[in-house]
Parts: sequence; C-alpha cells; structure tokens
Amino acid sequence: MVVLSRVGSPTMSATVAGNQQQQHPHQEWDINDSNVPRVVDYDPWCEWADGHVRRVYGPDCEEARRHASGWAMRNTNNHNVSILKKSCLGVLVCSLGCLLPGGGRVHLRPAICDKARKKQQGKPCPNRQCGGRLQILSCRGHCGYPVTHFWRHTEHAIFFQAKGQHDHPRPEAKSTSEARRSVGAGRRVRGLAVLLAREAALGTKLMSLRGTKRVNSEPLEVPATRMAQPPPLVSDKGYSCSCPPFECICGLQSSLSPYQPTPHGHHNQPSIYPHQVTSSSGETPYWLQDSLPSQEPSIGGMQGYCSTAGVGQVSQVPQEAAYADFSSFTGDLFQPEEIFQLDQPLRPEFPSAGNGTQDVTRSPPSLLDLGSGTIKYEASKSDSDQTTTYWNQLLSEDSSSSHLSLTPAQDERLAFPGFEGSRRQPADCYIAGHKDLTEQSQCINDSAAYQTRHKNGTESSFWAQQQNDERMNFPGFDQQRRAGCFSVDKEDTVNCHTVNDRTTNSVFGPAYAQRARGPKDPGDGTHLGFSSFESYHQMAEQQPNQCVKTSEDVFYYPGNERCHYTCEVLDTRLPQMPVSIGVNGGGAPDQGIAFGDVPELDMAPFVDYTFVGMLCSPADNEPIPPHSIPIPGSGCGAQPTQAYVGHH
DNA sequence: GCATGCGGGCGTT
DNA sequence: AACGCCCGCATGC
Ligand SMILES: [Zn+2]
Ligand SMILES: [Zn+2]
Repeated sequence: MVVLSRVGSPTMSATVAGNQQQQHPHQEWDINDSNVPRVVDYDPWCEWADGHVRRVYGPDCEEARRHASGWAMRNTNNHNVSILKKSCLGVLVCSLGCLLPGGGRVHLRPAICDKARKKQQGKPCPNRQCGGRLQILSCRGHCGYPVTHFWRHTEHAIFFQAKGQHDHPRPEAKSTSEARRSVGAGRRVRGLAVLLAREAALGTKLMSLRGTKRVNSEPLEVPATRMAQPPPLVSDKGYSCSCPPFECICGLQSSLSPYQPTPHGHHNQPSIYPHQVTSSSGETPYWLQDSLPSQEPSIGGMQGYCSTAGVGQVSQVPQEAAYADFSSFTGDLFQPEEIFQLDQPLRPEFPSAGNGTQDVTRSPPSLLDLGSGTIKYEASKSDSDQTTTYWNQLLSEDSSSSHLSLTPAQDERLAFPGFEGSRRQPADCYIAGHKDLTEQSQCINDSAAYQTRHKNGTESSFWAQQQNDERMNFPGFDQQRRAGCFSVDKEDTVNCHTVNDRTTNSVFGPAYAQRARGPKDPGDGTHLGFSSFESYHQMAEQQPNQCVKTSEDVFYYPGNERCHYTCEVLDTRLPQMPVSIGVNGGGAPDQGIAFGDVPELDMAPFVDYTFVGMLCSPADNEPIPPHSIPIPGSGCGAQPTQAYVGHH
C-alpha cells in the first residue's frame, strides 16, 4: 500500500529516521517504546481511528494536540505521565432501539464528564415517537474492554496508538454534540410555537455554534483555501436545507463537502483536500451515512477516510441513500428533544441541522496547521465513512461507565462485530498487521474470559431486558469504521490480552456479554462479526429485541472472510459476550450502577438530542452490512495512513 | 456546565 | 508490576 503515502506528507514527510519504519514507521513502533522513531511523514488526521492503529501526527496537528477523536474518549489514568491514555465511552442509544424516520438510529455522543453522562442516561429518546430512554452502549471493542487511545508527544511529532475496534456505532461528532448543547441551552422551549421560533433561531444559533465549535475543535484549521469559503458550520451542511442542524439531511451532501477539509490535510496531503470535499460529504451526517453504510463498505467510504478516497466516498454512496433517508428523517429525527416531543414539528427550518451533519463530517477537519501553514484539513475522510456507519445503532444500554452496562445490547454488538470485520477490510485504512491477527485471537480469548466474568456479573439483568440491543445498527458502523482509519497492529494483540483480562471488570463487560451472546449463537462466534452487523440491522429493524439470535445466523456471512482478523476477534467476542450477562464482572464501579441513577435525573433537558438527526442514523445503512466488509481497502489505504497495510 | 488533564487510590491479573 | 477504572481537583472555555 501504499503507502505511504502517507501521504504525506510532503511537507512533512519526513521519514522516519532510523528504523525500518521508514516506510511504515507507524507500524513499527509502539507507544510504549522507550524510543519512538522519528517520523517525518505525518499521517493525516483521522477523527475516527478504529482498530489497532498507529499514527504519527505533526506537531501542528491541532486535533492531535488536543488528543481529539470522533469517538467519545475519556481520560484514564495510566500512571504514566508521558503517555496519555483515553478509553472509549461508547455511544448513547435509545433503549428501544427505535428507528428514526429516516431509518437511522439514535447514536448520541456520551458526555465525557461522568456527571454529565449520567444525566444523559435515562433521558427520553430524542425521537419523540419513541418512548425509549437514552442508554449508553458501552464500548467493548478491545477484548471486551473499551477501546483505548494512547497519545505521546515528542519533540517532532505526536504519536497516537489505538487498541481495539469499536463495537458500537459512532457517536455524533463533537462538533455536533457541542452544537446541540449550545442549542440545547436554548431548547427548553416547549411550546410548539416556541419550537418554531427556535427553529429559526436555532438554525442560526446552531450555525453559529457550530461555527464556533468547529473552530474550537477543528474547524478552525480550516485550510486556507477551503476555509475561505466555508464557513465552517455552514459549510458543513449546507445550509440550504431547512433541516435542523444536525439533522439536516437534505442537503447534506452538497453542503458537506465544504467542510471536509479537515485535518489531514495538514501534513499530508494536500491531495486530500479534494477528498475532503468529498469527504465532507462523507462525513455527512450519520444520517447520510446510514444509507451510506452500504456504500461504504465499499470502497468509497473507506477511501474517504483514510485517505483521499474519502472524498469520493462520501458523496457517493451515502449521499444518495442517505438522502432518501433523510427526507424521511427529517421529520422524525431531528428535532431536538423538545422538538421531538413536539412531534415533529418543525424541523424544517433548521437549516442548521444540516450543519450539524456537516459538522460531523467535519469534525475532523480542523487543523490548522499553523506551523506548516498548511491547512490541514484532513478531510476527514475517515470521518465520512464513519459517519455513515452510525445510524444503525441500537440501543443497548451500556452504560458504560457510569452505569452499568446493559446487556441488551447484545444484539447490537453482534452487529458490531460485523463492523469490525468490515473495518478491517482494507478499505478502511486499516493497517492491519500480521500481528493483529494474533492480537485478535488473543482478544477473543480474553473476551471469553469476559463473558464468563460478566456472566457472573449482576448487571446482566439489564441487558437481558434490553436484549434488543442494537448493535445491529452498527452495521452502519462498519461502514463508518471503514471509512475511518482502521488499522491493525501486530503488537496490539498483546495488549488485548492483557487488556481483556484486566478489563473484564470494567464496565463494558456486561454489554459485551450481551452482545456477545447474541452473536454467539451458533456459529457466530467467529465470523459473526460482520455478518452479524448486517444481520443485526436486519434484525433490529425487523425485530429489535430478539434480533440477536436470529441475527446470528446471519453473521456467518462471507464477510467474515473479509477480515479474518477482525472477524475473528469479533467472533470470539461475541460468543463470549453472552456470558457476560451476568455480571459486570467486576467491574468497576461505574458499571454497576444502574442507569437509574443517571437516567432520569436530568431529564429536563433533553435538549441535547434535539437534533435528532444527529442521533440517528439512517437505517438504511444497515442493510448494507455486507458491503462493509468488502470494502476495499482502497480508500483508506491510500491515505496516508499508512498503509502499512500491506499485509492482507 | 463541560471537556480535559492529572494524579491518588484500589482492585485484578 | 502493569493495568483498568473510580474519584476528586484544577483549568479553561
Ligand atoms: Zn427511541
Ligand atoms: Zn468504542
């Protein structure tokens, strides 16, 4: 692959100094190595890095400096001052796994702050029509434990390493959630009238917010070129549409593009930009993605992400599908909580909505590169992909951290596996290494352990209830993932093991278990991964709850083939998962808690959800699952990232 | 009000 | 010892 391209980096490009790494520097090193290679070539920013990935960002990569990620990652103390570790909080989904109008599912971004996260849980599903509550679908992507990200800063670069593949849909991008928040503040309005008024206002607000937000996070970076135009937010989506900020489906596509610019760009590649544009589209909101998912599998998605491809991807598939969805969605989804409540009110106006999506896409974007001066837009290639994926999420609770997790999700996870599988697929950006396999396998084992542990655990009950989980939805995820920058590392495997074992306790456990179970069923075990996703979707869609089992069958897909690695891992996990039911295992405190706490508390606000759109993802995607797998590595590979790839 | 980081502390492996 | 994770505290926006 590519390599290398990494794109890179022309500017940066440096090469690695010494090691072999030169070509594949990333792969070569490990975040824990006493000496990290000097890299010249920086990878483009990848907002949705998934899988065992290693990346080296330039010092000027704002996102990297902020240790940002599309995934909701919370800081965890690893007692190592030189390496910042963060673990995935999963995603907020509807306990009922409702489908948004558009077909997407709710997949909100869990608050990083424990307190805030608790508040989120238990709140009513943004989808008014749905009586469900928001639950956390905890991440168990690393051998049953949450996926972890490690950041290490050196004089000349920022090293990033991810361990594990997310087994859940992507949460909304930060920018989106932020926007919501801001909006939310306002939201409370209750009356329709209010709503209406809001809409208008919101639209603007959102827009503005987004703009700001973007700025904050990434957007800022805007590349010179792009920047110019695109106002960030706006750009995102294209305002044109009336859709609410996050929700906007409609225009997304078009608007999307603007954004993209993200990060990568920076270093790497200018090339990206183009993509970016496209990518932007890619990013398009989940919604879009939803539909996309299918696409994505294919290539497009992946590409987008990672590398250049991104561009195309997004637009391509997703959009269309997405759009369709969206339209439908619009009604449903989007509105803020209130809105939801309202009923469907209005979304129409919210132009902003669209933005949201955009944002999402963009999220990645930013960067600035001051240093280099370049713009970094990474384009978010990855993002785009990612986004697409989302939709489908399900609902399980996981609750991760704060609460206990819920089992329900089981099904979902199943789906996830799929994701993973898909992810691995070349397209995404994975880098998979030989090693990966091993790792995976390890994980599997680990997972098994989990299951067992979990089983023990108490929490299971919840899950059981929920059974429905949704990982199904995930399928979309897969797509996203693909898009995103996956990579697998050899070394990781090791980690997994350790992790798994250790982690077991963690919150996730339960969730996993649940998830696992579903998938497990029969054959799933291994293969399930992808297939599962698909199946999930199907299942979910059809019958949410029980889905899992059925889905299992599905799992078997061919998809497995695709990514052995991933799949394997996944599979293993799944099976295990079931076990988990019981308890958390040990988990940490967090788990334990029932949502109760969280949930309800806050209700009032729901606002967050307002943009439903964000939440959901178009169901559409789900079906797609299959593709997911397939996706060709093409996309991502291209990117900078690394191509290490090669392996496959 | 939250996102982030940091670091103490505890439980497991 | 190495991790994972909880929890509180401090910052900054
Ligand atoms: Zn719902
Ligand atoms: Zn995760």
